[in-house]
Amino acid sequence: MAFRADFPSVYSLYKKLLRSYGPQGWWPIIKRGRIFYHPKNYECPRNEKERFQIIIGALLAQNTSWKNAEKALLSLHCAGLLSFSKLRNASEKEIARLIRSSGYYNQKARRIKNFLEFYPALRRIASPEKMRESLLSLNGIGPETADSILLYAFKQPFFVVDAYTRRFCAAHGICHCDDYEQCRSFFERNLPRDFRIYNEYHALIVQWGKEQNGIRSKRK
DNA sequence: GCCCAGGAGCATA
DNA sequence: TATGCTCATGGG
Repeated sequence: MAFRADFPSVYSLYKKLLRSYGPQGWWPIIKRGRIFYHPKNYECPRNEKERFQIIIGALLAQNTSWKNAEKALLSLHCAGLLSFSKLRNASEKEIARLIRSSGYYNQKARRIKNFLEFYPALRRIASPEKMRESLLSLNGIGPETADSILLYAFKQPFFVVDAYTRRFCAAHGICHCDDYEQCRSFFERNLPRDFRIYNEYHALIVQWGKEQNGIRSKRK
């Protein structure tokens, strides 16, 4: 284990972030038409409906701010389409119209429809690794989206690497993460194998990244 | 008006 | 293997 010696530093960075930002309550869930965060509660999703929301949210959040993705998710919810059966019966055109605020709406609507076609078969896969392979084989699902789904919707310990994670690594000099899998494996080898920690750590890195954005825009 | 935001797929070299 | 282009809205 080449990086074993770094265990305290990666984990202590996590604890430091947690102390300064507090639990993030990620991934948020829609209830009664409102978005709810649930700090310190890692039980979500509690049911298939909440799980489904998280998956669609992960697809909508691709290359856009969470705020825009959230608007799109709420608009699907308000149209009564935020469930597998309702969305399965909706047309691609209708979905595209509703998710407009998340950007790339035609592409995302196509990807959602494609995903829904394979979802029942995907649910039958017992092994998390096999499920990851299947997710990655679907059009429009790359490593970050696959790991977000596995971690936040299925509570499986897969560390999510995104643009903020890469910046976080560079800023703290903790690893060279040009390659997605290398970076993921670095975090996974240097943290206790607990989906709650992966969940919170990623959310905290995002919070850190947003704060950095604020600092950068103030400098301009 | 410009730039960037929590990606992914495809073509091309 | 890696680099560039495309998809597109919304907010600062």
